[in-house]
Amino acid sequence: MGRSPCCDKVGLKKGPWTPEEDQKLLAYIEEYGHGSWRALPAKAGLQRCGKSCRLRWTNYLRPDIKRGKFTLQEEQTIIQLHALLGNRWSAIATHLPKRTDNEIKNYWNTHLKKRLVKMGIDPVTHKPKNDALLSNDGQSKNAANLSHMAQWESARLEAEARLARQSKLRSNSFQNSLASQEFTAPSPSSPLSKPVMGPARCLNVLKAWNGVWTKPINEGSIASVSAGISVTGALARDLESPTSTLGYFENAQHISSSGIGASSNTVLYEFVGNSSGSSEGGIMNNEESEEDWKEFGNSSTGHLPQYNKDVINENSISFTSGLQDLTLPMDTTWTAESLRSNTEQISPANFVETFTDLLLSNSGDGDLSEGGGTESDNGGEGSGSGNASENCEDNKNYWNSIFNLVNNPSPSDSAMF
DNA sequence: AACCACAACAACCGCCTAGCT
DNA sequence: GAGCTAGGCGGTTGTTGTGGT
Repeated sequence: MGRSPCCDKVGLKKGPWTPEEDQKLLAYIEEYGHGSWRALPAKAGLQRCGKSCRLRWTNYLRPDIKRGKFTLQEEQTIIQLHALLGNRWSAIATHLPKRTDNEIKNYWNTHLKKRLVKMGIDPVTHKPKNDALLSNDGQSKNAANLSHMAQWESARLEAEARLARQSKLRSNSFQNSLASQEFTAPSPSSPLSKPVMGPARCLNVLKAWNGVWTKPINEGSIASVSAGISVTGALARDLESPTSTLGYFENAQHISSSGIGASSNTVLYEFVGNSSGSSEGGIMNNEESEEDWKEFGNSSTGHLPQYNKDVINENSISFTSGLQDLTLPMDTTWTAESLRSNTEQISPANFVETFTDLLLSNSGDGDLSEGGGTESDNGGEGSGSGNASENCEDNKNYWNSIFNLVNNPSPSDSAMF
């Protein structure tokens, strides 16, 4: 449709912002909020277009952004997320609190991409450029797994984005209170654009991924693995070990299957386990919910688990994998205890299998592991036989290898390439 | 000191989409 | 439903800084 003419006006300044301009913009937003970006420049006495002001604010002046060198953890997160999501910088940025999409994008283009290329890894596919190297060790299948996960996560993110928009619309008051907490200066309306999403909402797949990697099967793996499905944030946060290093749900209070109130951050998980027709507080109606889940099932390759309306109804949500079925009630709060109770038919080990199967298996691939042994520093693995846990181990090795390469850019350090 | 090449990052451009009329 | 606008997003460009010759 029609493009905004705001930047076509003659006489508007372009190029680097001066400290004076920054000051004007800051002062105005702190006092009045940004309101309409188009109207802002005139009101603030700036010879800039609204778009330029918005970018300057969101990418540079916003007080809640972190600047400076990226930490190793951040680098790894970016690489992981890029492998999952591609160049969806805004989606990646939601998982990196206080970093802007622009900053992440620039960092990727100027640092990480080059580093991966240097290591012989295709920065687009995150696979070694020489596929022949993969032919005998199962890595290509791991990459296929990753691709499936990416598709799955991508579809999930799209649904979450829509829900976030709905939440945003319906929780202006919540936003304002949040903004007032985050800002040092009082602001009549939230000038924030990104923080609406709050801290990283959920690294669903990654948490599952990491959980499978790092936690013993019979300990914290229920939470970590279950986080990988779209029951997600709630389960992950609720069941998450207090010692988790991820800690993305640390501020969330209590996730209910319906009628979530105004408690801070719960808005981020409102789509979880939504049940019938709660128009008050329930952010998503059943129809929308089903649409979102249908989309997962309809995702392009047909490799994805078929989470569709057939497994979601008003009373429960069911997951069916090749290994085991699981049904969770919709009409109760999903707490750690209740979940354990409801899933008692599945032992922790089977639970892991169930969800790793959902995550990793697909209709066509069957046995995914031909044998591991490609990791660089964790010792070798026995040959796999299609066991989900072993599949995870292979993927762990794959990622460890990537990270080792990225962090120790010496090809000789890795047994992988 | 001057020039050049490259890296890093801020900012812009153009497209897309949601929301409004 | 069509037209329009605001805002968001990702790709690209422009500017500045830095190191080498």
